[in-house]
Amino acid sequence: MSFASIPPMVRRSRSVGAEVAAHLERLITSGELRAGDRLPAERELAASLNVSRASLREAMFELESKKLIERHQGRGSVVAEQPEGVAQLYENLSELDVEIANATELRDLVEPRIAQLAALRAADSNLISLEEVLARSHAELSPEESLALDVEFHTLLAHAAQNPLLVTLCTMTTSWTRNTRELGHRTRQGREVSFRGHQAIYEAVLARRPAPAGAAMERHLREVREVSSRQGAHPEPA
Amino acid sequence: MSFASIPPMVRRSRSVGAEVAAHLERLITSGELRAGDRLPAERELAASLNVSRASLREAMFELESKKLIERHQGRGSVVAEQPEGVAQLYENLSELDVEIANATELRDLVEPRIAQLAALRAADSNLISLEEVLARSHAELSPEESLALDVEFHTLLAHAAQNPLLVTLCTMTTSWTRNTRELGHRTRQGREVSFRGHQAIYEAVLARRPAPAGAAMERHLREVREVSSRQGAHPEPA
DNA sequence: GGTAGTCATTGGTCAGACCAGTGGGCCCAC
DNA sequence: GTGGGCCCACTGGTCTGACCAATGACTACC
Repeated sequence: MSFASIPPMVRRSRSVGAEVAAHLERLITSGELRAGDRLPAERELAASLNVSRASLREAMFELESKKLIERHQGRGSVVAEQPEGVAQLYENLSELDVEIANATELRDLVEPRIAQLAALRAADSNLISLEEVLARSHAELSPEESLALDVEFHTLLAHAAQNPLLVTLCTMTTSWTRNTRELGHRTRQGREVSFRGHQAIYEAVLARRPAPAGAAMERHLREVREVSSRQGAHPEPA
Repeated sequence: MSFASIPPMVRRSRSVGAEVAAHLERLITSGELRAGDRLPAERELAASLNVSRASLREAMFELESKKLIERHQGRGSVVAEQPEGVAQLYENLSELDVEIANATELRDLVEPRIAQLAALRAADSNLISLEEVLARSHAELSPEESLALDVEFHTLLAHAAQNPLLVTLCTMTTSWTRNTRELGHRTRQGREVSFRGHQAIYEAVLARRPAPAGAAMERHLREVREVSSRQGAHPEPA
């Protein structure tokens, strides 16, 4: 096992701590250090790497935040077991993916509630607007037209819930998830699924039945997501 | 802007650095520190927090790795731009002139979900923070202290849900419903009800049981509202 | 044989010094 | 008056060495 000193010339672009962290990370990922291996004491390791203990500790912080090592006062530090599974999967998502996931999570929370409240509170004018949008919706539309009507339906529904905050949230989640939703409208089947979902929601709202309206919205979101995910593993539509 | 010293009694379960990092993170995500704000110099900030520069720097490393701050040698550290979604949400919502009823409706929707997600996703550090707040909470506190801890508990719980958008929503609904919530903390009984509710929620989260956590939150919101409305009907100063 | 105390080891924290970019202000030459 | 260049205060980066606190093995005692 070599904790040999780091080549000095390298020390320009990164901080000493980052340099050391990269060095140790390489030792771990390359297999020179295995999960469960005990690292030398900080003072010792710092000396053998020709850095101060402060810089070494900076590196340790970084490695710990990456969950590559575990540190225990009085016991020392060991190379962590490599976590695999859902948690790790979540870690590996890009920032963009995480943001979309967060927005989707919020949408899944808000939209069913909007449907419920719309069923309770929709004014006649709201119902008329919704019906007009549905009348213009069918599977033969272009993807762009279909997406526009999709957005309009959900926005009108939010208005029918008579809570401006929910309208704002609907608008925002719509803009964040637009790219994903666009995928769903690319195919005739996708447009059909979306359209039928809206229809079911509308009927429950018209019948003033909050619970079925919320359930219909949940089903709609689920179905649309399935269609979208089938459509594209490439979330860049331009 | 208060970088006031951290309550000393808390320093048991976590390192000083982690404590400071949590403190600063709360300042940032709660909006007290806005994107682009310049942080005090390390020496200065360490002094005002009563910690060594080494510990302060440990906290800074953590915040930087979370991309909450950016640091530049010779120039200082600034609060990083929030993810676009959070910034947009914050901006759009803070412009609204909000009715309390609408805000309450949103809160009733969001908070139970936050509790559920916290039960699924809370990290150890989240749990420690929550427990610390509970340890400081009891019915004998002043109304102001009690309300502050109430707000802190819900904010920390939102963090534990690991969705920045939910944190922002929690922050906004809190600021809108603050006056109403203040009523509930005026009486000893009100503070007791609030505290017990938080405890029940925390226990469900700690046990990783999402459904009971959500149910406990719903019960908590209901109970607190009853107390507040009783109080609002017959206002009796402390 | 078990138990309580001891102590070396390890990470945690602190204080203070000096190094190394950064940027604004000052001064001089033009 | 203006431009350029130097200087210096300020900020983060790094190092040193000291002491605190948790851990666990070892030891002496019962």
